[in-house]
Order: sequence, then C-alpha cells, then structure tokens
Amino acid sequence: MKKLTLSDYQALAEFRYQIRRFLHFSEQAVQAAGLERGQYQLMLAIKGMPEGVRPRIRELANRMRIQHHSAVELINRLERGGYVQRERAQDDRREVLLALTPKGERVLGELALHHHEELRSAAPSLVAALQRLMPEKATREKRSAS
Amino acid sequence: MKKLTLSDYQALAEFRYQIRRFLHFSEQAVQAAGLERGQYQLMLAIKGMPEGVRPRIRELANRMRIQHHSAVELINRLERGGYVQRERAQDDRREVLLALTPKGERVLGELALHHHEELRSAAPSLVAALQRLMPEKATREKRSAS
DNA sequence: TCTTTATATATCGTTTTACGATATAATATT
DNA sequence: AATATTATATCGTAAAACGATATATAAAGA
Repeated sequence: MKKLTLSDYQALAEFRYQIRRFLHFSEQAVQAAGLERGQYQLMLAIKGMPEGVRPRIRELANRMRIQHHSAVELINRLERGGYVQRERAQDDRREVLLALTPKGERVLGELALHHHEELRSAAPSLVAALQRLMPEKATREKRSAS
Repeated sequence: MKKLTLSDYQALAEFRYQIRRFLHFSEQAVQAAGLERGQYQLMLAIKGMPEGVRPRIRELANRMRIQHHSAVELINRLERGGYVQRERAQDDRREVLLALTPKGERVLGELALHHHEELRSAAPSLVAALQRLMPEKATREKRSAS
C-alpha cells in the first residue's frame, strides 16, 4: 500500500490545525452570542439552504450530519430560545418546516458576518494546505521544492 | 454595519457542510480503527509537527486548541492504548515529550492514508466554497454571475 | 542561598451534547 | 382495512472536554 511522505503528514496536520482554528473561533463567537455550537450552524443551514429544498427536520439533520432526533433536540432548544419557529406542512402533515424568527435572523446575521470576516482571513492558509495535498496540476505556480 | 448577501450565506453554509462531511468521514474512520476523534488528531499533530518544535504536552494542547489538562487526559488514553509514549525531558524535567510507538505509527499511517484520499476528493468543493467568499481577484476565472 | 513566583503536568467531579432505544402520528401500499 | 413506511418526538445514557485544584520543577529576587 502507498505510503505518505512527511510532507503529506505535515499538510494533513496543518489543514486540521487551520480547521480547528476556525472552529474554535466559531465556538467562541457563538457562545459569546449565547448560543451553542450547533445552533448557529443549524440556523445557517436554514438560511443558506439551496433553493427549492424544503427546510424539513430530516433535511437539516442530513446537512448537519447528525441523527434526526439529535436535530429535534437542537431545534427544541432553538425554538425555546425564540430563534426559529416550527410549522407543520399542509400537504404532508408529518413534516415540520422551520423558519427563522426575526430574532433568529438578527442573531444569525451578526454571527455570520463575523464568521465571514474570519473565514476570509483564514481562507488563504486553508487553501494553501489543501493545495499541498493535491496533484501538481491543481497548483497555479509550481513551487521549486515540488 | 455591512450586511451579507444571500450568496454569502449560501457560501458559508456550503463551507460548513463540506467541513462537516469531512469531519464526519474522519469520525467514522477513526472509530472504525478503535480510536476516538482526538486521538488521531493528536497523533497526527505529533507526526506533522514543524521541525524544531518539541512535542511537549502544552505545545500539542495549543495546536489541538484544547486546554492542557484535556490534552493530558487524551494522552493518558493514548498511552494506555499503546499508541504513544511519554518521556520526561532531561534539560527541563517539568516537560514531558511525546513519541509515537511503532503501533501508533502503524495505525496513524493507515488512517492518514485514508484521510489523504478523502481530502483530495473533497478539496475541490472546499476550495470552491472558500473562493466564493473571497474578493474577486482570488478567483482565477471570473464567473459570469459575479 | 532561601523564598517567592512562574511554568508544566496531573487528578477529579461536572456538564454538555449527541446517541440508542423507543414511541406517536401521518401517509403510502397491498 | 391492515400493514409498512416515513417524519417527528421523548427519555435515559455515555463520551469527551472543562473548571477547579494539586504537585513537581525551574527561574527570579532578596
């Protein structure tokens, strides 16, 4: 089986480090806003959901990569906090559709803005680490060492 | 204060989604290998540590973005599993230096290889989501919609 | 050199959040 | 109508990081 070079290990480690930096920043920002980790992400998933996809709980659980009952609990907490609202779908009354409340929109807007800034500043390092893992052709300019 | 566009929200959501995909893959792979999430990352951090930096516990805690005593616990579990070894530094006997055991090397090598493959296949989507957040100049070819 | 302060690592009880197992309601299928 | 499937919900449990605190070593100041 193929073996990784030390440079591969370093690139993997660097990528994980950059991801952790970003996620850690996120955690801090989210908690400072009085939310838990998943709550921001779920609100963002609602807001940023591709056109034409209905914000059902199962759909969100899918995008969140958690079990649907974990999503239910997360949404319970979000609803209790007044950030989202449930509404039963009229055509299929098993489905529950979610919408952000004005408060949810406001808090999400604030947080997303900070995340946007942070991510823009972190992006170059992330892209660099990723490109170090990719085949040569993906790199715009070849490095002398490669 | 500046406001984000819907496209910004979608890009942020997409980036988080891709990150979750990768981290979820990682979680599965790591657990299938009998490890916990942090254990793989810590071993990777040891192996991929920049030259000349000593693998002290505090250093690793820093790179892991966790409290040093959380790192201690993580390392206890790693050591108990036979993946890493502690060794007290001779010059400063407060420090504990870490090294992978042969077993640790083997398990890490296997896991890192899978991660390397996965990341190479996920990288284009990640880079695309990031570039959508960046100023125009960062994008190689301007999209018609921009 | 003795005392104080700082640094590195370790221990223990707690908390948080997702999970497993299971339940209820609505819809689809035979 | 009876059965199976899909969507959501509830409750007890477990894993992993944390806060508070402790111990050991080293560095700095009197």
